Amino acid sequence: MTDSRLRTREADESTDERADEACPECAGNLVMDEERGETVCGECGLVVETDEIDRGPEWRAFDAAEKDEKSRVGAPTTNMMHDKGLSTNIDWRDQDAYGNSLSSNQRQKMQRLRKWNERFRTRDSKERNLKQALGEIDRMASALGLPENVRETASVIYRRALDEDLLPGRSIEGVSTAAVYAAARQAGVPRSLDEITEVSRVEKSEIARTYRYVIRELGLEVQPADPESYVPRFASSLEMSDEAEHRARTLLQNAKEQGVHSGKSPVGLAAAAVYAAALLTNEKTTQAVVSEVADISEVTIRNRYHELLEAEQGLTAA
DNA sequence: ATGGTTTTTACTGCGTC
DNA sequence: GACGCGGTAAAAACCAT
Repeated sequence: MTDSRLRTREADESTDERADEACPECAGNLVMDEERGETVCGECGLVVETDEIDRGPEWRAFDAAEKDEKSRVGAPTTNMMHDKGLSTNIDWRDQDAYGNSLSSNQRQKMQRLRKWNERFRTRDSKERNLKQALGEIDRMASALGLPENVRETASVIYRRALDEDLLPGRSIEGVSTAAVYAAARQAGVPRSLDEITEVSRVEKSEIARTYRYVIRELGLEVQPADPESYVPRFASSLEMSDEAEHRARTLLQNAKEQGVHSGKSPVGLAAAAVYAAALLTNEKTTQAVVSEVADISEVTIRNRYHELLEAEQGLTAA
């Protein structure tokens, strides 16, 4: 039963070769920062490109036939694939395909096979579970524009949760979501709990609860999200200049050194920094639009950005 | 459950285009 | 007059205890 639609991914489609370009700012070498999903200048730290997102298939099809032709169904074989769909069922009746009963010899053989198949099958219930979870993870990750490696990480987290029997009493969706949340943070491309909630089928409170649980049980170390890691995303949806974006980062670094930020929401800080940077570089933005893209209230932006500017002042004075 | 902290909501006043 | 911004008070959400 070979399915003609099953093809392996074609080897080596357009590998990402950008390493040799030079920084527009200072002509230094560009470096891929895998962790953040960014291309950064090695010299001045300027972020040239951020957050590559999954735009779906690289091919286009103009009619159904062509689509069949070009479509490579299924994920590439990685952590993200559960079992390739190769499971077996053995009938319980001691009969052959024609309904004749089997010899005792045959019967014993079938008995043994059933036993083993059953063993595999208990594993299968897990696999089934996994399959669904991986689907969810993939869906959410791509809705959030998270890079491949985050999905991988999320998958791994989910597998571990499954292996450690953390699932009973918790929904597959909940744990998948928590895995995505954790993975994104670990990878340095965090999404806020609100953003996560947007694409999940589960409520925020449950996500938070499950997340904490999973983190604790798995002994995962996830440090609080760095405000800076939100900057590129906000900056690009606001179409800010690279200069302003860089400014926002330095603002945050100063604030960090002065310890202004503990206890405050990283997203709020990032949003405020972005807004402040726009002000400092004379780029037109309003608190309203920043608050929109960052999903943070204007009030919070106001409060934070005052603090940021103060911190900046304090630093130059000292 | 409770209390403290942060964020949000809603509203008001001020200056400018 | 609408818009952007600043401030405030009270509510809601969050967190640790």
